[in-house]
Amino acid sequence: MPQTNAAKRSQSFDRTRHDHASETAEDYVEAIASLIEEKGVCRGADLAKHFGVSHVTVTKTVLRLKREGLAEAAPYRPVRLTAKGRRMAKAARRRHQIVFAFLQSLGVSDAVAMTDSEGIEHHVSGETLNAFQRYLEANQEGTNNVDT
Amino acid sequence: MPQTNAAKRSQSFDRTRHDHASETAEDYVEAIASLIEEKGVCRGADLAKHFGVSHVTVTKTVLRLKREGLAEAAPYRPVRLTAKGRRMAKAARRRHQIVFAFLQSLGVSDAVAMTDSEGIEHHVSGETLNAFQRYLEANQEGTNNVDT
DNA sequence: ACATGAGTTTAGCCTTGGCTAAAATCTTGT
DNA sequence: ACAAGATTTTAGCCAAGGCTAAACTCATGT
Repeated sequence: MPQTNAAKRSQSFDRTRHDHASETAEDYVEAIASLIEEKGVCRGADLAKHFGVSHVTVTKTVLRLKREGLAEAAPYRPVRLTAKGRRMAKAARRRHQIVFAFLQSLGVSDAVAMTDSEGIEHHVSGETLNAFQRYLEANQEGTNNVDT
Repeated sequence: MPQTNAAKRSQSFDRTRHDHASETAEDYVEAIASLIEEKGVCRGADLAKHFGVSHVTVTKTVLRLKREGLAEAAPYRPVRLTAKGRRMAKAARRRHQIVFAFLQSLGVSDAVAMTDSEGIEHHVSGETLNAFQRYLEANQEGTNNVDT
């Protein structure tokens, strides 16, 4: 047999769709890890507040994370991450922090660096991330500003 | 009356959803402008090839662009941009070029700078874009490399 | 002129990610 | 122990952006 329908679908699926979906997954695992760190546990309601989204949306997304083996949660229980989820969260956070620090060091204000780094982090390849790090290392003479 | 259902919907709609939709719109108008520039006209099939997507998907997206007043096209005819569409395309291209040049000047390879700039361009605020430009201006002494 | 092939549109289905309303399940205070 | 209140899940709807298959229109060559 050549290919099941599902296989064909998931092949085409490998486009923007998939990219977008994995961005969401990264954002979620990152947020879940943060919340667990901060408050001990991560509840659906916390995620809803964090993303400014309804709890229903959270439930559905967490379901998908579970399906993908990133999160686990018994019904009506807080959300936890699997090992895979923790790995992803760690990687996402690292990327996020590098991008954020990089923007800051370019002179972008904290607030904007925060926002932009969240959008940008999903689109920087390893090579670009390395370039950012190189720049950071080359420019870490204290708090560097144009007018210092 | 407090709010129509449509209004309430479009309010929530103002989330990732909307952001994502306008990214697509920007990518499309940018591509349409390029294709028209290169080949004189932009056909649905060209867009399909450009985005690696089926022509059907293109038809639907172009429909949305028409609905939003960005593109116009008589049935079975090539796609053109409205004034609004051209404005958007121009702005998108400018951002794209700045991001691309910026990544290059950081030492990122052309191929990767190309890919990454496409993802990043939609997430850089004006402030960050300015920071990129500042860096470019400060570093435009010929082909600048770490070891030059 | 018109058949054939290329290019478009329509119909219909899928997933993600939004939402609201209603049902179900904790949790807590008395 | 249990009713109230808070949280979560289910049901059901919507739009965007994917797809395939089938219908339709256009352009061309003979």
